[in-house]
Amino acid sequence: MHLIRSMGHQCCTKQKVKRGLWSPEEDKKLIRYITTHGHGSWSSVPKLAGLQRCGKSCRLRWINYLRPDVKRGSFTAQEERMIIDVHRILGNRWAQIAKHLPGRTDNEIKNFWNSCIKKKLQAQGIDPDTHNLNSLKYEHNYPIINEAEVLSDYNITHQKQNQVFTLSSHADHSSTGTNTLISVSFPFAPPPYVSSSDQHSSSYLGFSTCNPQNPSMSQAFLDNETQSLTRSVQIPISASQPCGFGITDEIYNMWGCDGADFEGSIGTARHVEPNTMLMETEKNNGWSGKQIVDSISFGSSNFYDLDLVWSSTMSCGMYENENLNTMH
DNA sequence: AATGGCTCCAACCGCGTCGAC
DNA sequence: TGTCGACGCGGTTGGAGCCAT
Repeated sequence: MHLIRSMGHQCCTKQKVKRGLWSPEEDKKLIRYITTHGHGSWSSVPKLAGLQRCGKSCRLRWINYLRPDVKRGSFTAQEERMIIDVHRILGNRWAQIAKHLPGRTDNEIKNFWNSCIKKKLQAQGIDPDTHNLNSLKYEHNYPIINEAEVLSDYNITHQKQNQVFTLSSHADHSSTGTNTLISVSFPFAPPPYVSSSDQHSSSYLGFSTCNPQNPSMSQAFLDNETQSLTRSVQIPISASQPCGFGITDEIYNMWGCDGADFEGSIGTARHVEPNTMLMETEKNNGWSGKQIVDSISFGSSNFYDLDLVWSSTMSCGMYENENLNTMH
């Protein structure tokens, strides 16, 4: 039944290899060998395990099927939601997506996407590649806080890839010491697996300020009608206490941004160590400085969801003193 | 019961990346 | 610096199984 060919992968051109479905006997041989010796170099596994397969085939069989921690069975609704959310950000990077679903393989997720999720999204009028609605009504429903310039900027840029989010700041450099309102607005609802308390926490959205000790000044609003989320925080501007907001290093890396992208912003934050951020603010206007602040717990279950809330279709811009400075 | 179309998913293929030399 | 082999990833294929006719 199985074909035996003398051609195939580079790693097995010197031997006759079996292709096609694996028999239970072959599975047993591979399991026995790897559980005893580990896989080591995959190219040497077939010979040492007594299999007429190429190393590549052995690796694939182990990773996608025989590995003891592989999760079998149907995807749950939560897993499905997770896949959609991560795919919105990462696109067809199945291996990266699989890291968010313990026990699931990239191949399994890819198959599930192509056979099931893709069709569901299309049935809902959503382009599975871009996650945009096929109609343009989305553009008119944009729930940004205010200011025509920002809305205009958003409308121009929100379709661009590699943009992260929209920020607006009512910073007034001439009045240091007064409170500054920073808002982050997301034109979609938080994922269902983010608890309502997390939505209001200072760490949610990967958004940090230098004034986290005053959470009472921080608020989040979920507009049920537009399904948008706005998070606001008031922080003092002063020369002695740098103010700012930030996005995490992970987000920087994910979108290929660096600090230069945020020139003109009132501040940025970088993840420098686990659980810390380095806040960096402009070196002018009397409030420049750097400060290590407590931040988000990378890797914790709460923060695990962070990168899922960013949308690839949102713009990344802010303005100060009514002067629009975009960050892209 | 036979058959043809369709779906799903395990496995394959080609390519890019990385490290060793 | 260039070459080679191993590995990992994403796209694609092909066959088993299901369903309608």
